[in-house]
Amino acid sequence: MKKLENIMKLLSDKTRLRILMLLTRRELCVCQIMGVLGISQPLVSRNLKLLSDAGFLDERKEGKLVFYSISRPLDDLNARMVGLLKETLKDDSILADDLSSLRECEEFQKKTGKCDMKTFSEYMSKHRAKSSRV
Amino acid sequence: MKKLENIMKLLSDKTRLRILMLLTRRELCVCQIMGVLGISQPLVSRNLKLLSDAGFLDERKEGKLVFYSISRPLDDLNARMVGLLKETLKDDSILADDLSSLRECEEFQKKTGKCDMKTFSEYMSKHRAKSSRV
DNA sequence: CAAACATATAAATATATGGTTATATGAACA
DNA sequence: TGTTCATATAACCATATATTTATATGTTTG
Repeated sequence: MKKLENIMKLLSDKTRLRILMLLTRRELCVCQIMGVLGISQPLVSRNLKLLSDAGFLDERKEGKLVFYSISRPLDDLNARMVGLLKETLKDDSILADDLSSLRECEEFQKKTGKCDMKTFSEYMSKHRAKSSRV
Repeated sequence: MKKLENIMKLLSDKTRLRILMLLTRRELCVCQIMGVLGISQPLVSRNLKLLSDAGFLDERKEGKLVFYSISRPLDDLNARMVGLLKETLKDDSILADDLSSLRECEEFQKKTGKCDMKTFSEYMSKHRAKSSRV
């Protein structure tokens, strides 16, 4: 019972939902997530830790960067939850904007080859999809 | 997105989960729920209202009593959530105790014909299954 | 080794939430 | 009509949580 309560609480937060849904597309490092979602680095790290502690995420270090991805395999309950969330949010406008920001981010990286917090955040703050800025 | 957040938050509370799961068995009035779960009347009422506002419950008045039941039909998302919760909690010990308390409650009613807060609460406080008292 | 950078953690604050106690509403019934 | 009882709401308090700002850790590279 307590476990279920905790999972529901974990997934009742907008920031964590956005991060989790973003990661269902592909693995991302912290600086990419903060750039795409337009939120502070400590906030990203903290929520990644919470999701990770609950068994939703794996991490992989590559130099200074830490890449997070959805755990594979997810345990049964977590997998169901992710499925439900994905299905429920498939037409969500915030998520659509996040994904379009993600595409923008990928373009930028491809062109510049860069993946650093400062230039990335600055670039994305100008090019991020509208409703994500709320 | 906001709607999903709210549902997850709603269902991240032990009291509400217990009430909701109890009501999947049969409709119950407020005094029965407080007797079975061993929690205060205002707490029951408040959480019933929250569940009701989120579209999970229907209510029906019968004299002084108000009976609550799972809405039929539930909307798509809510139905999925209830299904997931039921499945996830099918072996939960707290829920098992609640159900055994519910049976006890039914016995008591059948014998006495009574359904009033005072005698019911008193009786149940002695006969309630162990772990529900935590 | 030191400077720069990515990420993590700590401290602090503001807000939200669960539960209790007290009170209001509204129906039954004397 | 006034009392009793079931339920609802309000006021209150204690705790938990999201986010920000400041700081620590640890890796790369000069």
